[in-house]
Parts: sequence; structure tokens; C-alpha cells
Amino acid sequence: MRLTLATWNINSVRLRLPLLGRLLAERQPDLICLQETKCPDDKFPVREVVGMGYPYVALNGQKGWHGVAVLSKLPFETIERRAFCDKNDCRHLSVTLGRTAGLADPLTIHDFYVPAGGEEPDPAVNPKFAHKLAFLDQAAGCGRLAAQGRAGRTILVGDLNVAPLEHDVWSHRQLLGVVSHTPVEVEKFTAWQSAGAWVDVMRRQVPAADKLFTWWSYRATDWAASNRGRRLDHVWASAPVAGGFQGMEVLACARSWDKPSDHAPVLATFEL
DNA sequence: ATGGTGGTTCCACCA
Repeated sequence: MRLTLATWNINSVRLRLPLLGRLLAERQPDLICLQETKCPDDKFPVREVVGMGYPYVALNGQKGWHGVAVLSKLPFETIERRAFCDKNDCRHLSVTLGRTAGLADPLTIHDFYVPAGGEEPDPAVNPKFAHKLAFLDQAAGCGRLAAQGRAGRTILVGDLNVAPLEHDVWSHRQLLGVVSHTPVEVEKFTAWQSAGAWVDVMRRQVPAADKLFTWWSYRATDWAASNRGRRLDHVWASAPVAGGFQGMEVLACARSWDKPSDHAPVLATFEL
């Protein structure tokens, strides 16, 4: 069975519902993981999403900010929401597809929204950066998650808010001191990836020496002309799933849609 | 050097 999944930091699902409709109509992924929905669960546009052909909806949202959601054409066996750093932030959601989705062996999909970390890359003076580092440590230290990466059929996606490789940013040298690309974050991010032996499938397709971005700041006058991007959104797969990886695409054109998110959707296809 | 949210409806806080 072929499964296409998408991940997208949509930066307000209610404001960008028409863009979500366009993405789903044009690309028809089997499942999409959203981040920064900025929407409490009781205000989520479920009816509209069902009308777009996605009858299965899992939500972990809150008022104002953060928030993740999984929309699917295939039914879920289970839904889980995990809290990190003893906060009630809505930053994680996982679903399992199984027999009812036509899969003999279950597949678990994790949707993460890692804290951005603020401006100042010093945990001693910036509690948001301290929170980001603690979150990465906790994610890396989560034994169940690591076990799913090492032994299970699992995919982990989301806005992980770290650009780990030199060519995941427009200028490695100029961003070494900028939150998202600092050595301390990259070290913790890599430790998380190693703990679960996760395969970075985006980089399986695009060599590490080539630039690869998923996010472009709103602050640039012309995002495409300056192309000062970063790869903040990721698709990780456990080895058995990565073995069936068919390809991925960063839908950079969505960054030029009317009233866009500052993140582009990423689509990935697997033969399961 | 922009954009979204929510309450202070213009401004703080977050990304």
C-alpha cells in the first residue's frame, strides 16, 4: 500500500482554511499533520475538513498559540497526546493506522511542534530557549519513542524548529549564533534522532551538500528573491518504513499563495 | 523589519 503524508505548519488553521483546502484538493495526501493550528479543539473547523474528504480528525489544540492536528482519509486505531516539560502546551499528537486502514502491520505517526526558543540563544537569560533545550532533551530521553523508531513501523514529522545541517540554512556561518541553528540545539536534535535511529528521509532524497529549506521569514521583502530559508520541518522514519520511501516534495510554491504561512508543506510517499 | 492572536480594540506577546 502506498501512503502519502504531508506535514505543514499552517500558522492558524482558521485563517488559512482556504489554503488547506487548496493543498488537499491539489495533492490529496492520505494524511496531513498540522502544527500551529492556534485553535481550541471545540473551534476547529471539523465539518469543513470532513467536507474536504478528510473524515478522520485528531486534535490537540489550545487557545491562542501552538496546537497540532492530524487529518486523514484513513481511520485511526488509537490517538495519543503527550505533554513535555510539565507544561500543558499542545505540541504533540500521535495516531496509529491499522487493520481498519487496510494495514496488517500497524503504523504510528507522530506530529511534533517543538518550541521555537525565542531570540537569545542563552538558556541562562532566555527561558524560551531553556524550554526548547529541555524539550529536545525530553524527546531524546523518551524511551517509548526511541523504541518505536528502532523497532516499530513509525513516522515522525513536524515543525521541529531546528535546522541541523550546514545546508539546512542559507548561511551556516551567519546563522551559527541564531536560534534554530546553534550548535547546542543541533547537538540535542541529533541526539534525539540517534536515540530512535530515525532516518531523515528528506535528506535521503536531497544530498547534504544541496540547500534544502521549508521556511522563509515573513520579514523579507521578497522571500524567493532573497531565499534566506531554513529547513525547520522534518520527516523521520524508522528503518523498515524508510526502506519503502518513494520520494518527497517541499511545496515551496505554497509560500507564494495569498496570505501564506511562513512554512511550506512537505509531502512524503512511502510504500508500506 | 512581517504576521497571527487576544484583550488592553491599539498593543503586547509569540513566531
